[in-house]
Amino acid sequence: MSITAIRGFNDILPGQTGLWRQIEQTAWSIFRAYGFGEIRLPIVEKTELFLRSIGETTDIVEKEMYTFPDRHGDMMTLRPEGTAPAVRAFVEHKLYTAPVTKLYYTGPMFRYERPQKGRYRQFYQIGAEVLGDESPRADAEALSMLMKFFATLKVKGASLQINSLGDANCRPAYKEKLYNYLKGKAGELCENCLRRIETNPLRALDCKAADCIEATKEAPSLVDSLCEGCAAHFDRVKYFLRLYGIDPLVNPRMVRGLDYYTRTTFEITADTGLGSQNAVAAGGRYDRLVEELGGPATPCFGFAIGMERLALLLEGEQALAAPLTVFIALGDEAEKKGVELVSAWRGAGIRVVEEFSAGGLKTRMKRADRLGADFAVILGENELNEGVVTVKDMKQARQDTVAWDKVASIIAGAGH
RNA sequence: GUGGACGUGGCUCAACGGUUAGAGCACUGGACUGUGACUCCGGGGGUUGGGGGUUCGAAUCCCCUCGUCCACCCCA
Repeated sequence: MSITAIRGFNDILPGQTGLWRQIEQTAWSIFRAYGFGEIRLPIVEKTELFLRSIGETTDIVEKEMYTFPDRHGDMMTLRPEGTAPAVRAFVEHKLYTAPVTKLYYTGPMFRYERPQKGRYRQFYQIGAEVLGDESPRADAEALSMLMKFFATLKVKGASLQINSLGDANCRPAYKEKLYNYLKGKAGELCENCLRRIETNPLRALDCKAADCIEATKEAPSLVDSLCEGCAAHFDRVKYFLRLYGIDPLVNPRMVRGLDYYTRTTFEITADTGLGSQNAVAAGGRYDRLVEELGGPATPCFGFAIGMERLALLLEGEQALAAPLTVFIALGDEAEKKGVELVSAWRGAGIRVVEEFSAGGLKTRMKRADRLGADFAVILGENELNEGVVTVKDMKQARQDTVAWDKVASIIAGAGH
């Protein structure tokens, strides 16, 4: 067996990268229009960063990180997500001297999980973070930007759910309430949730086991237990979302898997095409993280989009590539002239590949077809003598004799 | 980490434990020496994922291993 890529690590082939590029460019141009600037972050960080930000008892940290000692024995981790590195950079470079900082980034993340449709060990995210804005309006604006991004790409069947997790004021009290409730229901919960009672009782709320759903039906609701400040914030988020034309669906049971979230959290799921890994974007507010990582108190809101999942939703909807022209020269003299002509046409912006193979015109036309040519441009002795080429429209099965200097404009104007 | 399905030419798939593992598509040569997509005829291409076992005989049955997919867990 020859060497293959590592399990869960994929090559993105040319047939795919067009769509990827289209997605990234759409994100970049929209995010820029909202005042975001790009940040490029390292792929490896000190393990400590993720332990402190994501939380030591989360699944990501407990069992999904690629962690290893470097040659000096320092512990390093392949980043499992982008927010922590972004915040680390924000603090390290004192970007907080600006009134508000808006960052976006793209790149690979790594989690050691069993691969599945839409889930890989190296996966790509487009992330965005608003650092230094406490206003519920920031939440709503970032969400509306995200919805606009999905709409621009014509993503179908994506729905937004939001929730509020409260803050240091109200969450501990709620947790306590929930803890006591769950203790009373212990007999009816699944094994996992029994463990969660102690580690992270909130997680029991979004357990999919039928018994647990039943057992937590009457559980105290998070949304109803928010303190005044959080409740007001949440109300304003919903208010502003409506101003942006978004009718948010509140899901009081949605819990996120990272410890740093406070107040608003959300998830965008696709109802078809992704199987069970159907969250295509998610995020929320993290008002304490910057402080926890050594910066000044800085309320933030951010999200990440899953590239592979989005690409799965968009497959087949790819924008058409620019038309491809295949150039076929017949004979030595034509070949010589062809070097000059092809170069000029490329300079004029059309995509041209030369078909160098030996063999009759028939064979070479066949190859042109197989290459996916929209046009075949033929230069033989007859054409050479008259200063023209034969331009064949492969899709329409029509051809014309065209002067050398008119080729580029005719092909560019055909607009396939 | 758990459970299930599946690994056969480049691709999609056939082949009851029994000749030399086949077909379609793709590739290649020709019919057709300046016109692809249609047609006809020929050609190349396989350690049946890998290793072990059972058997006179294994793609087929058993074990191990690797991989893919799906689901759980969890997440983007």
